[in-house]
Amino acid sequence: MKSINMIELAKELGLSVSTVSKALGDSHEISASTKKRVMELANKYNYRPNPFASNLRKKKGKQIAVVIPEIVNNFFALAVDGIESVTMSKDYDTFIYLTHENLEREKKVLGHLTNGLISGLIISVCSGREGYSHFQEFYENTKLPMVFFDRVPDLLQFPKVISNNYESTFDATARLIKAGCKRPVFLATVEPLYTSTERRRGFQDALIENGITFTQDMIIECSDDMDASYASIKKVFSQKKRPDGVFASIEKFILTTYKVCKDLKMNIPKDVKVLGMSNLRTAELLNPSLSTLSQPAFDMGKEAATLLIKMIEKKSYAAANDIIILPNELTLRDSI
Amino acid sequence: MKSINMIELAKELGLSVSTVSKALGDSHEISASTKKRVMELANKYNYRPNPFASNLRKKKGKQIAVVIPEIVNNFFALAVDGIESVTMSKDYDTFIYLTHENLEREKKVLGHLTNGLISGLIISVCSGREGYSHFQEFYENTKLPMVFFDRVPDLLQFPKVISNNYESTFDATARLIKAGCKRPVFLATVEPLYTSTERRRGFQDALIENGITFTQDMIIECSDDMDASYASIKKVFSQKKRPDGVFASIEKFILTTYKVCKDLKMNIPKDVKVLGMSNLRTAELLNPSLSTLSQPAFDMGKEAATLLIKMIEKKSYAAANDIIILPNELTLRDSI
DNA sequence: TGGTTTTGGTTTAAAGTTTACCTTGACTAG
DNA sequence: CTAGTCAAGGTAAACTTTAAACCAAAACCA
Repeated sequence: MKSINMIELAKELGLSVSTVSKALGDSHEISASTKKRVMELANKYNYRPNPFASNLRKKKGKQIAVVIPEIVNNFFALAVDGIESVTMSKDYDTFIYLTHENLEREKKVLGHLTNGLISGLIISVCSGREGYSHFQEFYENTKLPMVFFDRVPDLLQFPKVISNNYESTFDATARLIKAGCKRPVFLATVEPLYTSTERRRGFQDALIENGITFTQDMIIECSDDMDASYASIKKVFSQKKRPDGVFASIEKFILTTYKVCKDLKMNIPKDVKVLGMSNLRTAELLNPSLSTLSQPAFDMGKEAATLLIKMIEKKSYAAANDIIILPNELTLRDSI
Repeated sequence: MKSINMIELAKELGLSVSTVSKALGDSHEISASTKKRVMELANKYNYRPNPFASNLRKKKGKQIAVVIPEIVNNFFALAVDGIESVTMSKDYDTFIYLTHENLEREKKVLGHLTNGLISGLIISVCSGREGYSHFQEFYENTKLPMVFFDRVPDLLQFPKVISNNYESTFDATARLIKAGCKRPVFLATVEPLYTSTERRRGFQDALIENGITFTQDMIIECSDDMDASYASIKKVFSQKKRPDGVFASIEKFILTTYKVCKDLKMNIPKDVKVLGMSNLRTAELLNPSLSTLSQPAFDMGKEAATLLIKMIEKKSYAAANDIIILPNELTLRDSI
């Protein structure tokens, strides 16, 4: 019952190995009747070509890598779901690597992947201030197709799938203001991040556009560490001139904000209106239900994978510098 | 700059290819000085052995597959996180496949994986009534090490990593009763599932142990479909003899329960106490904060991966029928 | 000194596919 | 009847690495 190979298949059929290979590859050099014979025996034995041999010979395979900061996060989980839905349907295998927001780890993963194991990558970069030269370098070395999504290296020329962070944050902030906020704050990540920066711009411009003077203290830098960001937010919320609105640029900060409000006995939305980027399924069930700006995570993953596979299969050379922008979705609930 | 191979490395060093191979493999047949020379040049060129060639020759590689029902679910996301943390550290690559609770898809994935791409699998089975013969068959064909976790095929002899579902549900149910519930119900999955069955047993036995007569209508079968389960729960909650407690055997049902209560204007925990299996990070922020029985998902993933790699590397033959049981954690909050 | 071991390699084969190139036979056009 | 074309399939090299078999020289032993 050990898995059969082409050689034995060929022997049993009385054909040469190459004929079998061509038949299975549906080559026009092989007659329909022979193809049929080959297919039938292959099916009978449940034959699958050995991907190592095949990839070695062809110098490429049907494996791709997904490199993301984390998976315990609805956004990335949804994105992976989207990616997997297309890789599965196109018969690709999907590797997953988590960087945990750690640049060294990101570099290590890229280094590892120079071995030729994969035919392409989908990446969402980890936060950090060190630039993106390792991606460029990786590309020079491997020439592998790469697609970035969501967190993209803005200065590098790679295909990207993003959402309309600037515009949607602009609109969302405007809603916050229209709902009565005079002094909204923006919860920003300490580490610079393309998405976060775009959102910050949207926030700032919306204030200006709506006649609110923007001051630097409207940006609260929150670290990745839960306790630290709790402290930062609490500090600001305890000042005499408290903010009356919050736009959380990432999901984590929303939860922290809720906790701070609970502990300070501040009422959402009366004392402070809260709105934030989030793909939480439980947004509706929070107390109060949370107004969210959510990213089309699943579709972003889908688009990224589709684009990558196109590039791998060279069906479109032109993709090399595509940027696909999908719209975020604003859902207003009780927190505003 | 194209990635270099062993042949060129050997040429430049004036050694034979096999010497280089052995040197990189730290073989005792090669002198320390030669090893050093080889390593240095390999490093200089950032050489990585081609995994396809290597795997082809050795007939096995450092790739494993994770086959799970879904990823958009905190439990599985955490488990994958745990798995990846060990595969990464042991220099294994991790494939991910999602079955979406679809048996056909599960079978298809297994079929695909008979090609020899991987050296082992970690599986959490999808729900369904059709038995698990495909796993047995897969094993006969491939003889690959397999570790099941959480949702395991109870009747098959494979290593498993599970949590103490029976005991912890027993205890949790007892708490529900101690909190005053006279008529708790159990939200069960329609599809039979090992974990779910264990929990049901725990629930039932806790009732009996605590002097409550168990009747069949205390089990509410909820389908995987959100709308359908909403309807089922609503129906029961609208009866004259409403339940005053709920144990949700899977996370999804909790959210549905909250929704139903909201819509029926039932107060949690006054009218009905709610407790459920969950790894939601937002449990604390729900309205009211949710009491959970949560599984050690990350550690389960970690244990499963550690065990699998041990099996692959044959460091422990004895593992073949291990069952590792980790404890669930009960966290009481306002919903009870 | 003759023989055995050990050291540090080399040579060769093999892993399972794919593909560039070749052969054969049948048919067609002129 | 012969050159040319085509359909269908075969031959053999190639992809890169590893393992087994082999070997020469040095070292050891009695």
